[in-house]
Amino acid sequence: MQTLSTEDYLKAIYHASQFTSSTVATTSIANKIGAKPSSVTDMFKKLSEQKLVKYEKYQGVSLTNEGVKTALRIVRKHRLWESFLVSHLNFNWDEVHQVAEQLEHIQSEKLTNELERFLDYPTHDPHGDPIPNRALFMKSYNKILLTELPLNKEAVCVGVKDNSSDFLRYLDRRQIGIGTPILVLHREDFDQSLHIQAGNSTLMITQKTAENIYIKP
Amino acid sequence: MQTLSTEDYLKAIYHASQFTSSTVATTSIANKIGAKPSSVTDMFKKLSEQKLVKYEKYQGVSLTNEGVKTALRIVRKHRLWESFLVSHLNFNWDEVHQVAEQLEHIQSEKLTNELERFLDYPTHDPHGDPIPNRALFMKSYNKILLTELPLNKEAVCVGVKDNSSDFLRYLDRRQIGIGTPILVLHREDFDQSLHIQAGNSTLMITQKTAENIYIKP
DNA sequence: AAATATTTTTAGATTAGACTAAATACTATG
DNA sequence: CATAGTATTTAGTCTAATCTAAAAATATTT
Repeated sequence: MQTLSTEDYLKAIYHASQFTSSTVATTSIANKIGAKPSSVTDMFKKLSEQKLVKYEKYQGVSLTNEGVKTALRIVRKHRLWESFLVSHLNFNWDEVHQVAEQLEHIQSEKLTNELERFLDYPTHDPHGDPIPNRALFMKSYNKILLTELPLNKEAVCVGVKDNSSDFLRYLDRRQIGIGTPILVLHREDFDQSLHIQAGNSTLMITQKTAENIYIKP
Repeated sequence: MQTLSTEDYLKAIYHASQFTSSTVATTSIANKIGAKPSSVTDMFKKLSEQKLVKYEKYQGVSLTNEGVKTALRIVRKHRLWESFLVSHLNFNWDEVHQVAEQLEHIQSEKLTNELERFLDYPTHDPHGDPIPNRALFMKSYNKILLTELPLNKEAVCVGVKDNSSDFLRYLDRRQIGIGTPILVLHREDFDQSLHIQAGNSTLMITQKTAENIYIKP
């Protein structure tokens, strides 16, 4: 049986894999999990014995097929729960992560599948991230960062890269959310800040903000 | 912070306390939890240090006020989740226990309170057990066992004592559930078996069955 | 009330997951 | 390409929760 901890590691490795084509480094997982590198090494060995990761000393890890499946099962639960919290329990999108971190470990296939049905088979969570279906398949938009959007081209916000409460609440204050139409009116060459139209209001956002917003043209 | 395990012990002690006015014995908790008595002794000491139980060597334990509160918080979550599983996720009343055992450990006051609101402040779970409200107060019916019901007195099933899947599915087959009207037509002196009217059908039930059904006259 | 049976506790060991400190292997620079 | 710097692993501890086996206390029976 999976312990809570092995699940956390698998999920961390899965997410870290998204950003690199090669193997995932010990330290990068240590930082994500909030553990020391030596603890991570221990866990890599253990996951390797369980054939959930491929691990060679000093060479980092990569998930096996079985490891990917296990990670996706957790991601599926995490995102379904986040959706539930927002759609039915009055949670804001910046409050759901910590609770979903707990709920994602609940073991019951029936629960997961019934929750999915109850939510009417959502394809994306409150942050715009895709939800794996029962077969663990998910389709993501071909989204791009707001920094890539040409001037005066219509687009819609479909996700965020930074999921921190601070950033999400900042977007709330700016009235930017999933589904908000966005148009870049002007790009300032000096500091790459953007003058945009978001919904009905026009406002200025920094480059740092823009590179954490996903849009679909 | 409470570990998963201390919560399980507190809940077990709470439930065991319901059936006795004196202290709860080491072995009785060992049996409930599925642990050896020596492990239980260790945990009693630990809970005692945390002032959640009163413990004297060889004298068993009793919950302190703080211990009762902690236990009730868990019971509250357990019963709310059971209600949710049955009312919205198509779980049958015999399937909910195992999943609720996991869900009851999720830590988030907001989650619990919003779930309660979403369910419209239920007072009883699918087995007829009372759900503590936000202030941890609960009101139980003055229910009695079906064995106590006089002949030809109208009553309604309001709960079950045995929560096992086997018993609950047996009741399903007999079409007895919470809310079912019940009338005792005849009590067999020989083996105390009952001839009853349950809803529209008349049927025979054993004494063992009758002493696991709570009714309200 | 003594002897026996049962319950409970103690002592010492085990496991999973984490840690620190030291050793070893990679990587990048001069 | 040697060496300094960084990343990773190893070795040895620690803690929480469990266990077994043996000892001690309580309860029951004769």
